[in-house]
Amino acid sequence: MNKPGSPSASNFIRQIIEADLASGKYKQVVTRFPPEPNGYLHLGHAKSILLNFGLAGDFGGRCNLRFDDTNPEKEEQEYVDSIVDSVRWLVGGAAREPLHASDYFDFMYQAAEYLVASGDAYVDSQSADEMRHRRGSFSEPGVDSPHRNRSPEENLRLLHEMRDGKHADGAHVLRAKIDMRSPNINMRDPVLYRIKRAEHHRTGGKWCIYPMYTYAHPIEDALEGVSHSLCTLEFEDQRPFYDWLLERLAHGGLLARPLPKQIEFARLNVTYVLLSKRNLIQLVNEKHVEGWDDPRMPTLAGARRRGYTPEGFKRFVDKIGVAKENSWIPYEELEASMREELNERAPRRMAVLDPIKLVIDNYPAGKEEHLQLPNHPQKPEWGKRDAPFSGELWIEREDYQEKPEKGYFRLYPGNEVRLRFGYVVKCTGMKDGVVHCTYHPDSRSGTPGADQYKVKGNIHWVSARHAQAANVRLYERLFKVSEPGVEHDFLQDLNPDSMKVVKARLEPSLGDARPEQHFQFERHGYFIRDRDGGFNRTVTLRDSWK
RNA sequence: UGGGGAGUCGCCAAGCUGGUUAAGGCAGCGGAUUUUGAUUCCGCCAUACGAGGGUUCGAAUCCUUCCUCCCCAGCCA
Repeated sequence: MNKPGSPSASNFIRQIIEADLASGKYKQVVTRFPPEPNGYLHLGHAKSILLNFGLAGDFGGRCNLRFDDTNPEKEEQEYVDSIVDSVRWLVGGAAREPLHASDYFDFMYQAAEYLVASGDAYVDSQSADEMRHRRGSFSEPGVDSPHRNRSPEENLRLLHEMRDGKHADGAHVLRAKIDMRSPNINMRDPVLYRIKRAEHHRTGGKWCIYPMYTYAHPIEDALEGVSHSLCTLEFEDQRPFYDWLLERLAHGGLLARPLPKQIEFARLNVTYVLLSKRNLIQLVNEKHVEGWDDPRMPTLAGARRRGYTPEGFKRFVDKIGVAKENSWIPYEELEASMREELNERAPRRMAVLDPIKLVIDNYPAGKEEHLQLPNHPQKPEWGKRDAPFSGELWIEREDYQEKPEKGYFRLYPGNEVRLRFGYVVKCTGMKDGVVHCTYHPDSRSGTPGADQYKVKGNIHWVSARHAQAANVRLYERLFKVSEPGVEHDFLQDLNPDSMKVVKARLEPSLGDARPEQHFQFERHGYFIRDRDGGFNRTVTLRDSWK
């Protein structure tokens, strides 16, 4: 509860909740994550999801995953399914059955009739253009619609006709009757319902009028017993209407108190990451990537295949905190969070990505040994695995230098280095593309006397005869753009070599790896086994020798 | 331009019911341990809180003027 810079630490939302609980305003904390199913969830959503579910969990409440499906033209079932997947992946058991705003359409319509009857709403028949003109501007107050004073009876009749499909799309809208001269433009009689003949992915053709977000959202929250409705900063101006609506409906007995409270916080911005839906769709449609879950995509589905973990995201979100300041978090911060988490959970394995052969000239021909290597040097309880060793090994090409540069302490003629967890070898040079060396038979790790050999270099290896080959994908950030927040010409900024596939040599024990299992391939970083059997790199190790 | 928000160390972010030397994290720097040049560990890292006035014994915290940035004029969410 006191981790610095985290939602668990002091933040303004938590303080509001604590105060509300203490004052008895709410007896239970209920939050919600309300995406519109019009696209895939991406990195930016992680903060909101984890915040909403996290807060609810911390206070013993619940968080609803609710689809804000009030605009059928943009929404699809495919997106619903994918969003459910991603949320479940991220929050696990905390995710219950998803809810849908469309399930409340009947209630919303009844509430609309109530507002018409009470004189708080009216049917306007101006064109969109006329409405815009009469709305005024930042400096000019708005002007009342000529239809603003229709009688409740006429409004009710018109509303019924709208619902019954007697009018063309755009012919009328239902508006709240508030104040056309309000300094807050959102209070200048906002539209509540519009006529829109569109097939809804859940209600089909039942409705030809659909509620606006502005009108629907507060009702959804109230109906679900939400206590704290967290949203991003751009909705701050909407809060007065949120309260206006709820207060009226509660007064009419349609909604129960306590009413939900809207609280705004700053959305997550990650530097150089492309999150524009339009551009992401372009990447997919133009086949620059395999699909929405391509590991290079900034979607949650992509992050998952990339090997990012829910726990890593939690760390990240905890680190960045919650406030109202527009901020840009360096992408490296996200990677660092993943690295921290993976460092603790990923077993170590050896792999050679860019192989070059190393022959131990004095190693008995045909001999082979089986070394027991720790799965994690700092966690002996994780046990050991078997690694075959022989006189012909694969080592990393960069682990040998004919003429060592300053500070290089791996293989070069005359130098000694330890084959990790194996023997100390002395390099004798390279012949025909093969590095040669001799070994000290009494230097094997773990044997008495092995300590007498003091070497600075320590390289990893894989027995050539036993190694398995597998595709290992090394990704760049395809979605990296030239400047934070700049998305135009984004294709030019993308790296065409964003994915490099190498035929790596892996130690045999990796053959048993299951999909989605994580490993650290020593200095190459952290990898996740992909569904096709290959491995995807998630993040590299922090390497300070470069 | 009217309204709504925000400005604390390179990046985040506590503190803002005024009172010892302005939390913490990330990054950075220095050092120790280390069979991953990783990890871990220790130390350093804002006389300064957008700027100027003012109130006060005392202000990042109160008042005031100003500056900068973000959001709002969809029958999108």
